[in-house]
Amino acid sequence: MKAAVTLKQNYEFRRLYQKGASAVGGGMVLYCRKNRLGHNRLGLTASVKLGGAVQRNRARRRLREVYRLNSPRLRQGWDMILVARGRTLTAPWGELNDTFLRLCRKLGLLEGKP
RNA sequence: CGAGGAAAACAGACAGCCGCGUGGGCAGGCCGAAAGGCCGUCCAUGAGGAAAGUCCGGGCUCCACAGGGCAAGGAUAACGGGUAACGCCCGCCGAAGGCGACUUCAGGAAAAGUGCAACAGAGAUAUACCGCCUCCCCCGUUACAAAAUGGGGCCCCCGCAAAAACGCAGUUUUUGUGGGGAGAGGAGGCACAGCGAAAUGAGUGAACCCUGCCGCUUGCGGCGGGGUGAAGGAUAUGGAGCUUGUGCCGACGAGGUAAGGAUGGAAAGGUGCGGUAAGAGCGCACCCGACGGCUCGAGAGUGUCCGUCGCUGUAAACUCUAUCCGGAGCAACACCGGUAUGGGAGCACACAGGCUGGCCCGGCCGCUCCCGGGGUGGCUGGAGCGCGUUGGCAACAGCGCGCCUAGAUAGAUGGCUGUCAAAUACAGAACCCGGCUUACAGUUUUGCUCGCAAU
RNA sequence: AGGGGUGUCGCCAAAUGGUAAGGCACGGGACUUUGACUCCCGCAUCGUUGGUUCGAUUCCAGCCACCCCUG
Repeated sequence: MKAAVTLKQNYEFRRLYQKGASAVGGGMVLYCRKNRLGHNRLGLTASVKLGGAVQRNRARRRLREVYRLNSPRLRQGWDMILVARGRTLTAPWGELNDTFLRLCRKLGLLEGKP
């Protein structure tokens, strides 16, 4: 993941949590908000409640992979945050992928369809 | 073959597609004056045995020189070695456990001092309740005395004297003395159990008394306030007492003794013989333990040796002895750009206060709060890893040859498919090493011990 | 990275190495026609695993969980 397309600062996360639109699905939470950069940025969150470092790393990697494989279908110019839940670790890959697409469709992030 | 114990090794592999970090290459593309940056492509490489917990020890960096003195605190604890060092490792001694291979041990000092040892038990750090023995006194018997032998030294009642306690009167207790009585078929006492009277008794509040307001039936009713407070009353408190039961002690003077006596974690070294009035390490033999000498060993220690002695346990209670310890941590620290001792607010102008983790000397600095704080280095070649060889029982050390094996900075290893019987154990580097502790599915190898069977 | 603290009944909590106080709650009983009040009785792996000790909630060590502080 390139440095220009990730969210790093704590105030950026706080701004999305407060002002962004959100959607909840099995295994993840998605926040999004429009930016003026013309490309997308992604933030990932895995809390201590998920488990040790191994579990948190695994949750982040699965969410990042979901975002990477589906990024050509997304509209540009949005900030997004994916928050890991307990089912992020245990859910099968197909279910995780479908959930991400369903949340994006709900928030109007997919290219082409209204 | 079964059971056990020790030491090591591994920690999914392979193939395909998409994707990530770092390093290097490219007569590739774009931006830029340049340095360089971005993209693309190829190659190499990319988490652990515990990376974890952060429990010890170091390296490294800074604290002015990391300095002097004193005190406190902390850590460790047989002995010898290894190591940069350690609380780690190896060997060995001792103790405990196991038939054994082997495992475990915070393993200095209790004879410097202080503290603690409930309950039980006669007695708990030294005692004398019983017992045993001697002596004294009284009584009986034989035959006056002497001597011998047997029994007793208690308890109850009455009188007298003295002392003490309760304010006096007076009462009680103790001691002495006189008389009488009971008593080994047991006076008297203790413990447990049973029965159990009086009395106390919370909250509750029948009834009565005083009083306020309202109603009309004018002395009754209703609603309130205050006081006295009956009966009853809990498996509660209490415990006078009993022709109650069961069990035990049970004759009490003076001295000696520490053999025996239901306890306890621990009872004054153990067994036997002698000895004695009875006894006792009082003496002897054997055994056990402590200390000193001698032998062996480098030492802790050891022993068919000699001498002295017989001492409770606890120091993960205080304490004593010996040894070691300055502090902070890569968010350390250094450099670049930069106004850089950043900006703002408040307090203060000195015998104050802060830092040098306690105090003194010495040294340094105005203090507190809020906001902001980019990049690079440190950053991985090291007390490194593998193989061989030499020394050593070993830990380990020396020499030779070969190898380079993560370095991120919101944090790189992921997703899908297929094959292998199955692989979803514990778990993610963050300055680096040496250990310890804890978690862990399973697989493999090499010695060793015990049992059974066969040869 | 460094430092500090706590864990005792369902809740709040005390305790010198020698039987684990107390209050609220809960269960049973007494009182009452019944309920309430009141009284009596009952109710604990002392976070966990080892060790020291005759004996551990207490002393020591290792784990587990939670909370707090500094940068």
